[in-house]
Amino acid sequence: MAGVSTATVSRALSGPAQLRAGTLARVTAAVQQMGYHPNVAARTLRAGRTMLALVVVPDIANPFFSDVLRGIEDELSRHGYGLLIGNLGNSRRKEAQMVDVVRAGQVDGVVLLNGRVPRRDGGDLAHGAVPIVAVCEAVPGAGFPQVEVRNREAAQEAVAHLAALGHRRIAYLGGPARNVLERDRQAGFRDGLAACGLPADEARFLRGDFTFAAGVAAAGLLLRMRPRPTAVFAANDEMAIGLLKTVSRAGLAVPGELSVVGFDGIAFADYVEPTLSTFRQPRRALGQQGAALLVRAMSGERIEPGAARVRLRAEWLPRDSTGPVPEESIP
Amino acid sequence: MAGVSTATVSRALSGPAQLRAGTLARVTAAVQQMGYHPNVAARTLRAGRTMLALVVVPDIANPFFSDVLRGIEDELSRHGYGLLIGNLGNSRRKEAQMVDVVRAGQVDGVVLLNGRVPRRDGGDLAHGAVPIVAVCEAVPGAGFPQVEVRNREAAQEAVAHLAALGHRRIAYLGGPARNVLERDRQAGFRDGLAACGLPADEARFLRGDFTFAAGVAAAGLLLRMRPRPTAVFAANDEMAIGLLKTVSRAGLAVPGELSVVGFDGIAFADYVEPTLSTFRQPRRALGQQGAALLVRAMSGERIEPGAARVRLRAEWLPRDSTGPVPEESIP
DNA sequence: CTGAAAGCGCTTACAG
DNA sequence: CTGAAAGCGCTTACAG
Repeated sequence: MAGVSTATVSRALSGPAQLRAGTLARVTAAVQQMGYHPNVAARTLRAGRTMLALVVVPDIANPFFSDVLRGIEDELSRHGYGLLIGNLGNSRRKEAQMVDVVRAGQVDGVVLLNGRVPRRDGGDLAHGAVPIVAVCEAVPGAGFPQVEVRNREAAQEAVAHLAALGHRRIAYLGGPARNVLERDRQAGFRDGLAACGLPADEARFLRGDFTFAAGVAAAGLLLRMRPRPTAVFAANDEMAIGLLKTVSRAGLAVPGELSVVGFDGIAFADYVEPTLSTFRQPRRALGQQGAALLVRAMSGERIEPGAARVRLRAEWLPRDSTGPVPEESIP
Repeated sequence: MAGVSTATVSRALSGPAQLRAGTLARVTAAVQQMGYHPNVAARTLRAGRTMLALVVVPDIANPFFSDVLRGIEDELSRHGYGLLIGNLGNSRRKEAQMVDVVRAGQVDGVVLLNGRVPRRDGGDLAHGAVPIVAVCEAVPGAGFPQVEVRNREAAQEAVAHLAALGHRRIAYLGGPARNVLERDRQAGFRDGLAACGLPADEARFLRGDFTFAAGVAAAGLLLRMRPRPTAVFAANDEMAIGLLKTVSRAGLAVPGELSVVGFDGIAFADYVEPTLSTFRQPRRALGQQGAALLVRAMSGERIEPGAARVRLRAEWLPRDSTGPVPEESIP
């Protein structure tokens, strides 16, 4: 239609500077008029890049990841990359599928939100040829860039805030033992106790699985502890909210008789009564910075080790679920 | 490695029944050993299908869609399809991008969660060659399959429940005037008033934008209405929760002095105090059924008009925010 | 049942 | 500055 070869059309679309103005104009007009769009599969096959990144999500139904995804999507799409979502949903089969997607050359890079490298019998995702970035949950010992929050420091800070309010018997409600976040947050909690000169009483360490139900269950145990803790730090908001609602219903005043601190800063933490004191993870920024590193790596840039470990601050959000230790419990 | 042609390898992978058992075994072994994976771009280019579906989401950070996405993902991945996420985020530019993705042959089908067909200057997404399905928000007058909840019937039911508790002054808090959900739910609300013999007093119709903040703002107006309504139906949970929290804080007893009903059944509706009576949308099922229709259409099946309009029931969840009309307000 | 060969729609060295 | 041509890695009618 423009009286030129396909090569010239291709150049008009990808490197307009190579063409004479008149030619470019004719091609552009024809492209516009006929609504021509280059076939992506052909371009991918020839160019050897898909302009797609895979994001591995542990559970797409978990609203925590919505904002992280948003940050990733923003950044990738700004650079012309699309987003392929891989939902793990706790399935081994899905994990293997992720590896296959990479091996089949379906993506140019991977963002891992699940804290581990997907495996399958014949090896793992890291042995593919594409760059990887971990976001939110770090992968211990991995050689690729990681973007997370200062979990350990924040957990230590939680103890300091509670201790400053006079609390000395502080319980801990954690996640599954092998989870990275659980490890970091529990370690930080113990740091905090030590820093404040408080003993680490193992009877006050409870284990959950990051769900609302785990918080409900932990509330039952906590109510029966003697002497009863005057504060509790939960390793995420959902458990904190489950616990808070259950102890309130049982007649315990929050924060009058028990202070509660969560972690993450999910939207609901501000809807409960009383509103939950917590640490806000900058979720969108986490996603964005992770995606930015991935874009650089996908463009062939080598990420220098110094830039490969981004650790953002979790912001302390003091709200209504924390208060001074009850009078009668002061020794 | 197996001593066969590439054609035979291709057959081993896509139609194993065509091969002699011995050949198949040799090929399979070689494939396994060398970790061979067919290049997706080449397959796509040759086969003319991408095995990918595009999901257009109005706002990926809105947790409402998480579960819907989960249902879509489940169903698509069961049939070997991947999921390309397109986040609109209220941007015109993004809408045009969606059209381009389809025109460039990047996907075999589209799920629309945003209640309208993405457009760009040179036409719209529906004029592409791929099948479309709308989920959650119907597209008025569209010729493709749609899966939604019985919004109008549920809203009518809300009025019936409130009227049965003795309420006669019921306010309505809606969304943006042109939104499909708003139209259906307001129409249902009016149906309900009529069915219960209650007048539709226009002063009791408030407008919001489906956000928590809109609920907060509406609470202020509601508190100043004379005579004050004894119940309010909000067109979604977030507005209902914003309103509920604000009137409670202002000293109004819920449900003692005001009953509140929401819509959607988001997780937080069960965390607020008092817990919110609402209608639960079967979000995962909506996603799943929409995806199932799309899979059929992508396989070339014609969806008969009868199956093209799926309308699921929204389940009434009576909780603690609704109660009998206050004594003194009975005429 | 298997192989040789064409061709999907691009991009990009290589010429001119 | 532009065109002719090769080739990306598959799949699939067409032979045999």
